[in-house]
Amino acid sequence: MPELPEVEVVRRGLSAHVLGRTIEHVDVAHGRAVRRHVAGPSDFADSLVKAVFTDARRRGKYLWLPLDDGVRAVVGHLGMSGQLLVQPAAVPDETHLRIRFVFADGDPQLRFVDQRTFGGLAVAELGPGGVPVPIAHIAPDPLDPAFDDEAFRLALGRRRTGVKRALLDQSLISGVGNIYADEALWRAKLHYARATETLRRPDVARLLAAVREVMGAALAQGGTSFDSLYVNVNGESGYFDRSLDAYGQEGRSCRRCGTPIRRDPFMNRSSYTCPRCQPRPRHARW
DNA sequence: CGGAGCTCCTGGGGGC
DNA sequence: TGCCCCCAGGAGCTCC
Repeated sequence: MPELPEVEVVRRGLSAHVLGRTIEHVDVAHGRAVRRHVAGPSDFADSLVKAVFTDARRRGKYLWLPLDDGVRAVVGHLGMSGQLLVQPAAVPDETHLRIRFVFADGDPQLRFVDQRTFGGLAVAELGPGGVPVPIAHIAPDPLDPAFDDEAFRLALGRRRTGVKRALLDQSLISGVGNIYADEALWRAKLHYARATETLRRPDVARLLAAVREVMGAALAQGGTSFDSLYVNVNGESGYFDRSLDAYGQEGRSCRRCGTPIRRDPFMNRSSYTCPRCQPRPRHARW
């Protein structure tokens, strides 16, 4: 569930609470949470002792905390249910606590909690632009000044797929997941199965504007939450879910035209559309 | 190599 | 009440 706005909320929290602090030790309670750290759980923990987090960065749904050696970072992805929490040591361990960072200056600890274990952390080398090597294939996100609208439009023209699949492809545009894809498509009045190569310049411009608008609005409300699995570093949920126009709104009236929102199976998940504002194209691709 | 489908995981919720 | 099954989903991987 955490998509760009939720991850950005977490990044800001980390920036406020863990920068400049020296790591005293690290506990890995569940090996799966560091499965992307190739050298293994004990190497993950050992290699971080005495290191200092110097920054908190993000690209799409990935977060990373560069270290004071200037060449490495702790890279993280929240997956479906990952949480990075700042907690005093006295707070009992969460049921799904996976990784704990204890700092030399005492409270608070940094805890990675993850029920479904799709998320995880790893130590990685930094590459060009200070981006960790393992996420070099992730495209800039639409809120990044490095995002190239025209390059994105041209890439869509070369693709032979549906526009929602393209939006979810993190190597084309990062940070968009199922929720914000449906919201942006609703705002842009595009059906998810619209073939990417048929999108005209104004369609792509409208789509990117919609993505940026909905993410900006969500960020202003602290992100989206459904079941409090997603929270900021203080354990608080955002409330953008109250503002959703399409995602999860099956049967509710479209805010623009009153037609009931429809749910379709899509990639073993769901897509929500207004059948009137977002008519299915003749030559659908998905 | 692009596109599509599979898989990892767990708790909540619906159905019987 | 209890049990079973489905569902949610990001992204790496595999297969064609």
